[in-house]
Amino acid sequence: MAKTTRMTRQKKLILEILRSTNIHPTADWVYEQARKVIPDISLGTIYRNLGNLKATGEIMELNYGSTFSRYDGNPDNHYHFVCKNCGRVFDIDLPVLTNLEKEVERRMGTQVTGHRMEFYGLCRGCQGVEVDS
Amino acid sequence: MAKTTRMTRQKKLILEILRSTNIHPTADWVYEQARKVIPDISLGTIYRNLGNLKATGEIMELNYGSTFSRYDGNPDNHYHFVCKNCGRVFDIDLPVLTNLEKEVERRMGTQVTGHRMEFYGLCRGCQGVEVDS
DNA sequence: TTAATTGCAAACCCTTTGCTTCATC
DNA sequence: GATGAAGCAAAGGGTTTGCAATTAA
Repeated sequence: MAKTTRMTRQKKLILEILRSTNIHPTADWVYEQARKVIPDISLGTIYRNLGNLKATGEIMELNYGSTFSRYDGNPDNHYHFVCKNCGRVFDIDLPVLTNLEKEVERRMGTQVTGHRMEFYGLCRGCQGVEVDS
Repeated sequence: MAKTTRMTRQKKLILEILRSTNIHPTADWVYEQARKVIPDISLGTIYRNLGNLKATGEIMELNYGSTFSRYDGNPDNHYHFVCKNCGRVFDIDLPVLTNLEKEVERRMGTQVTGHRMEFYGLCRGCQGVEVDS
């Protein structure tokens, strides 16, 4: 039986922070913002709540080729553009290809519960920059 | 000026190992395999060469929601299915949607150099398993 | 009241890196 | 022979976790 979950000030704040931005922040950025409201909130609490919120489907975790995760307050599937230079993540307003999941189910012979798609390139601010790999 | 790159036994072996499997192995798995041929090869060498091979486009690095990377000896873009229970990664034989990149370029106002797509679900071996999140 | 959650700090774990020695070109 | 690469081991850095003290329900 799943444990009940309490709505703490910390959890509420973290969710508010995530929903109020479109920069797909890192845990550390959320931490810095949260400290402005609850100065002694701990990074452990940030991670624990990000994990909870992800588990309940209220937020999404993004991990696109970097050593750390970013978080998205919009839990509905949508696609992203990732800048290969500055690492910033942008939302892309493209229709989600749910029909492709059916196709994959046929080929895999098993149920598909979701998919992700990310596009890579240089954002407008990073045009002309040299990037390795 | 870019440094020249030498073909060492270690690098050659690592590339051979990656090309001879379709399990999308972790660095550690490659390490264990490599040790069977070069017993005192080091994990640092594995990582350095995986980085080199990735930079030259000979292999691909996959990082799909886990704390560690997997590697793919096939550098041509293709899609993957990731099992949410056992973490195994399977190739999916679907045509690559290059036309979508053009669409994203229009919307982003900047060049798109590539994209990735991964499907999630339970593989046939993990059917019926409970998974959180 | 009581058990889930916090804050703190130490532990984790995958990956990177500095340095000396080795081996490719 | 010169210098890029290997081996070793320690450091790095984001994330997780154990535990006593809080606090939501």
